[in-house]
Amino acid sequence: MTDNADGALNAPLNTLYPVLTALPAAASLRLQQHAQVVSVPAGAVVFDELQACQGFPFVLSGSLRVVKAAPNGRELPLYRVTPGETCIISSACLLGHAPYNARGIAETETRLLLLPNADFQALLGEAAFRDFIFQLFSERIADLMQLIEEVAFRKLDQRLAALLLGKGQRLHVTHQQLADELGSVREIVSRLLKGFAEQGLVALSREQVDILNPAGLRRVASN
Amino acid sequence: MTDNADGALNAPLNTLYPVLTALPAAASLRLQQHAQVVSVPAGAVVFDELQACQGFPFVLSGSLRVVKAAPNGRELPLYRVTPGETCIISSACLLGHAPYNARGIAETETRLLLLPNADFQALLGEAAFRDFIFQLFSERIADLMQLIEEVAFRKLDQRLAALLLGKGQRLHVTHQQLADELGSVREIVSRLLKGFAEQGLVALSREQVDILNPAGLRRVASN
DNA sequence: AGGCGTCTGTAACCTTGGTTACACAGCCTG
DNA sequence: CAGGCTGTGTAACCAAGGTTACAGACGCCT
Repeated sequence: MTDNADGALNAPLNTLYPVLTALPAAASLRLQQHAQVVSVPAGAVVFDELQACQGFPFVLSGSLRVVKAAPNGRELPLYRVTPGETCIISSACLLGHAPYNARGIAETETRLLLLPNADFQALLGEAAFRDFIFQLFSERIADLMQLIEEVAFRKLDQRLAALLLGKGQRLHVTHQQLADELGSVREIVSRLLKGFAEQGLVALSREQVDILNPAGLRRVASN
Repeated sequence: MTDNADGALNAPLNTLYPVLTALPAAASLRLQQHAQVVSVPAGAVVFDELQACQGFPFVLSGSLRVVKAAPNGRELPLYRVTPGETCIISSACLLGHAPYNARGIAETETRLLLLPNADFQALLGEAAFRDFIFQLFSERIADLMQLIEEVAFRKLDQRLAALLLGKGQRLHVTHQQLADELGSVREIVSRLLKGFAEQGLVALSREQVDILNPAGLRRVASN
């Protein structure tokens, strides 16, 4: 399941994370020697709440879904990490020497390059890499603020309408998947979708939602 | 209301933000020349949603309350910035060249040292300062994760119980202030407090809450 | 065709928390 | 002392969303 990163790795890694091409030779060598490629199957929990952060993950393929887990088993998605991005929570935990406060799940079969703590800290000594992390930090912060706004102030119909928009005219998705995305339950999503359909905003069929009236949905999303 | 930072400023600033003592002379000079001291009265809005971020604030005295404002006028407190701390949202907005996505309010009469954008970016060139910001970033992230957990999953009685704990045995506070802290309304807090009182967890009087049974409150907070 | 698993529809009911609308108490001040 | 302000108590009502419990639909596999 795991093996040392070798030379053959560099091409895709550097393509996905261009900032790494600017590294001095010593840092680059260290990365090659200490980073490990890990393959995890879809659905695997890569890290979890209260767990110590073992290393910094670069996503080579697939994607991570980072969620906050409720005591009752429900999950609120916080953000996703796709190839070329980084996980703000991992950075924060490594920098603050704190345990994880969220759960990371492989959405599909996913290949990660895991960089041990010490080597991550060393990499931060490189200005280019540090700026790269900083940049992603600030983007994620904005996302999290948006999320706080949504869960604290928005009603579910607004959030659902917003979720449906901007993914094309026809969505192939189950009600359960939409509910998961909102941190809600299937019945409520069905109820709301039925309401949308009655208003002529969408048309429903099995595992499919057709957007009939995007403007109307936008109105619902932001009323 | 504002005046240029002069030599007399350095002592308190350096005491509050020890990282600044390590700056090279050039950076230190730049700070002195470009930073402005601003005094704002209690309740003043220092920055607000969608507003461009004008500069990076160091808090010299007083404190900032950073909140997310709901369309209906209610506010959810995100965190506070006290002297010696920094505002993660300001950093994120400056780094990401994005507008503010929250509101900052002076809790009391507050003195700020405002560092213009360009000078903040320049300061980030100093490793010590960058690490300082990074460290606070990660602490705040943990706070925000905690907040998301609370608003998404915790019931109000749990949050209220948690809020009452750890502030000593006798709190001098109005129900309205507690409600504001939770992003809720006075009536609900009164109702919940009455419940707590009936269970013998607290005793109520005007502008005062006495904690009678901390263990019981902890149980409520985490059931 | 028969049977199973997944997805959807839907109704009844419940809990939480917010809204509205008062009453009253304590206190300060003219 | 009167009048006003702030803080508290409380009840009736309401809306949102979650829970429980089914029924039926669709597709697939044997």
